[in-house]
Amino acid sequence: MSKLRVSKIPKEDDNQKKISLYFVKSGTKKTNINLSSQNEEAKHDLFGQNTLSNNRVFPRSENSGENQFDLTTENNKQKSICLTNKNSPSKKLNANNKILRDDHIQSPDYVLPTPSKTHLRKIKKQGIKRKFDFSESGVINDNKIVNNPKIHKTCRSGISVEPNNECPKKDIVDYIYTLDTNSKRLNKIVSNENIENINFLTKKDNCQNWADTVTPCTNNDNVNRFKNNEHDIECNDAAAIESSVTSYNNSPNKINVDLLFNNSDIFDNIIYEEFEENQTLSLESCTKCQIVSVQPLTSCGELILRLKGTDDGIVTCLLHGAWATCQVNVGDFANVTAKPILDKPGFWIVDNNYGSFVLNPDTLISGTTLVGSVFCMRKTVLSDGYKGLDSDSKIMFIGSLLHTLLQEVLKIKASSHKDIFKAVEQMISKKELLYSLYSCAMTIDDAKTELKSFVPLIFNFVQQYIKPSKSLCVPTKQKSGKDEWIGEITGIADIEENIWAPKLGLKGKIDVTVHTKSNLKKKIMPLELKTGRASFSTEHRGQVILYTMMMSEIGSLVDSGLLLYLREGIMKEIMTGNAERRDLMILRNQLVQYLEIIKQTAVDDHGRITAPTLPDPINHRSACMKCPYNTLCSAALRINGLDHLPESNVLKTLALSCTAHLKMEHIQYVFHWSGLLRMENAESHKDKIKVEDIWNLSPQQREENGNCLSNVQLQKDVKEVTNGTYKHIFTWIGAKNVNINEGEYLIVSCPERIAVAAGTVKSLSSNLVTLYLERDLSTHKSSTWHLDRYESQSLLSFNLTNLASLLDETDETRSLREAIISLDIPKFAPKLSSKILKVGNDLLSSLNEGQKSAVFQSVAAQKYVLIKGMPGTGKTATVVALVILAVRLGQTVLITSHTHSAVDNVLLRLIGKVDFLRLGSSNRIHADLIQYGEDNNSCKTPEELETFYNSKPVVGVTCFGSGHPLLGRRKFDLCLVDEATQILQPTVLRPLLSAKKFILVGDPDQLSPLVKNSEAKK
DNA sequence: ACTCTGCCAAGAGGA
Repeated sequence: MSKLRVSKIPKEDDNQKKISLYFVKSGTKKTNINLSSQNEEAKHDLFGQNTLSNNRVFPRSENSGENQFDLTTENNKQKSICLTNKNSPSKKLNANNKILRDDHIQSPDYVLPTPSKTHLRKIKKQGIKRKFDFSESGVINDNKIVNNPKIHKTCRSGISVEPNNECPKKDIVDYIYTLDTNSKRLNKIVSNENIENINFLTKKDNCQNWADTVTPCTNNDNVNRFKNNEHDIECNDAAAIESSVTSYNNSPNKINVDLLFNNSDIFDNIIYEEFEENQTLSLESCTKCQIVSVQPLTSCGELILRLKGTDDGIVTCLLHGAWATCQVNVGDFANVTAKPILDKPGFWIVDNNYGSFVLNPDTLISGTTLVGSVFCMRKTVLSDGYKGLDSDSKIMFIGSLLHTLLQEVLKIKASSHKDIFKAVEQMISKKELLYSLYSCAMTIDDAKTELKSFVPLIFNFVQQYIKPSKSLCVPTKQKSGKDEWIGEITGIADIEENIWAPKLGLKGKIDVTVHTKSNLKKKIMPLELKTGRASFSTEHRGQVILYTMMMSEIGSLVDSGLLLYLREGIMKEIMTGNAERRDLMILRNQLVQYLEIIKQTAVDDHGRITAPTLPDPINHRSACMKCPYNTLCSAALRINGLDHLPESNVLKTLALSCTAHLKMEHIQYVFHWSGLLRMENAESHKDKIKVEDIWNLSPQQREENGNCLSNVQLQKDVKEVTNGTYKHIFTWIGAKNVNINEGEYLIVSCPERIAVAAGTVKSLSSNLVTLYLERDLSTHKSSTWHLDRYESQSLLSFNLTNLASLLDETDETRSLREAIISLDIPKFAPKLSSKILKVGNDLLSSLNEGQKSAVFQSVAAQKYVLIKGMPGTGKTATVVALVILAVRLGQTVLITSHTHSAVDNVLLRLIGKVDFLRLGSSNRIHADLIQYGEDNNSCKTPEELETFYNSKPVVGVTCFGSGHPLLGRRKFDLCLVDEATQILQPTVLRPLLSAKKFILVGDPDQLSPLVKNSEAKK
């Protein structure tokens, strides 16, 4: 993480009466900032710490107070203590301030706004770029800084750091402000582009801890001003700054929590009122609590929570500093670590420096998900539900190939060019690869070329870090080398290690876990590989930090991780400090709330389902234009929020152009169905297996619930059956009430650690279960294991994604929208070709009149037909005849249905009549059809696979199985949906999108889809 | 009133 500090540099020339405030990455060697590292007192005096995460933690809201999920409005008033609230604590404290140093260096109680993007653009036009390197340009001259464009883009703020950490060598100013006391204006000189909100940082001095020195605040007025593109902040505020600076000089710099407690009337009241609470509950170590009440402390924007532990003890906990921005609802659960407030038993505090507050920890957020929300939380929330809208891109596939390659090289300890090439060849020849290659339309040679270009880079990496033998080690990268990690990777502890950390509410997979040696210190740390440009972005750094946090949770303390950019051959050590952990956790807490909100479907007074509440959009033209979620995002915006967007936001116009092809009814359809699906999902979730049981209940309890095989033993011989799949056999003694079926997905845990691996049940007998896991557990120390059933919710996201893709702008989706949403009346060709009778005479003769007419209608239909039939009217016979006829007419047919058996039913009657392919896992499909499955091919190249796929005029697959890549690449003339009445509309969309025409066959009086939620049922 | 099925994941990269 970058080190960001805020400081004030006084002008040498007092006549100018200017004070510059700037953010700087720590550790500079230049005089001004040198104080920070050399003089402890001056350090405390000079620098505050910026917790920039705040600008995202609560998106500003214009309609103040109306949005219940936006705490900023509520808290802003409490927080703009420096400038707007004359009775603010900071002012009180300033009254007693004193001068710490007798030179110009003063610690002002100041505000620091962050600039808008528009403003940044202006600045850029003026020729000042956003990043400056003090170690190279080194000079601040009259508030001008020599630009150093060489510096790579770094630290897109968002995460701050603990100053006590080891400093990175470069010092990069993020933004600088000048307070011109004459003109009473706060002039921005240079700024970081990321922040849209304005943070006020109040510096409180003489605190014991760095993190306590700064409380970030936001202020709506100024936010609005920035939105209006005002170049500088008007300073009635400046007067306040000035006065606070002055008063600061005459006051003792004492502000800490104790003082707050003693000085705040409001808090006093609360203290007395609650003093008799149960004090047995200790928050000293991470404790799961339920929130009983939430009370904002209005004078300084802190939150007072009453927490109930599992043993019913109730305590009071103060969320101080950056934590106070967390949105907390009564009834929420949280994992709290806090420090006791001295002399006040039963009172605890979580502040910037100590403690942690993990909201709804049972929702595990993956590392990448969390880190993705740094850039755009709206997209993260959308993609959590509507998964896979951005899948199968070539670049991403190459990226994951490269990951596998490096992991393989490390695993087999390849160190020569030759060995690495061999690893490439081996990887390429794996059959599993064919399917992925096919799905993104690449050839083996394409992949090989991409991989081979990385071979020298991997070689260099291995030489430099794994085998640093002196003779071979060529210091090729002297220039960029100064920031790079110097050390040696002495061993590989694990690859693709899976971690669930319920205490932190996080999960993730670590690329490589490495043993390292650096400066004679041995460490274990995560290594995160990136194959793109070496951005050292907040996201990437954050990811590494999250992994260190998770690793610390499951084992030995890990305080740093490695971030490797293979393409540019740079690897740096990313240090983890309290502030990063805190800011990431605050971000997680916010994300978790949004994810919780979107799960619940709101119904308005008229019984209509309302659009989901999403985080505010960002304002970034190029990113939003390229975003795979922009149509969905814009569609949601059109229903809710477009009017509230500031004029300067690109989405104001982009949202309209992204959705220009859509009618309002289309958008409403999508969100209406989304709401229904979520409703239904919430309902059915009640009797589903809860993942959190794995960490909340004991193995015995889980076993009693029938969802776990506890204390089973792993047999020694673990075999790799296919690439990356390992066959494990677990046994147990005595009878177990096993509730597990073949093909089910199980989570494998050991007593020390949950979710070590996962995989499907291959076979099962009375005291033995065979699992195909994605990793080899034979090297693991543990002797007993717990196997837990797991129900994924990919069903919901499958449906949601289908809905979302309906909004795309393609011919297929347009036609589908017209048919399904606008309910266009089906059109038929006026005349049928006589060819039909010629080729289909034998078929038709076996049908009765009704069936015949159904077939004719179907052939004549241009877009779609619905065939209804009571049981016994021969629907299947009609369908079969229709399929054969279509094939004879040279058409391709996709046959789909809700269940495997329904699909098989049709296909069984086609055996010997037409050639077909049955997609789906072989243990689910009918035994007689297995030979028509796709495993039954001998393709060696993706081209062959494509030819194989395309050679089949008929393909059968269930609706949920239609995520298969074939459906993405092939386009059928006809899609036949049997037993269509069983299927929910969103589910059937996917197969329909792969066909020009569709025919729904069903019995409307038959079973309708099972809907549990009574509300959604209608 | 009747019914009971599908799904592996976290991350691959890019502003």
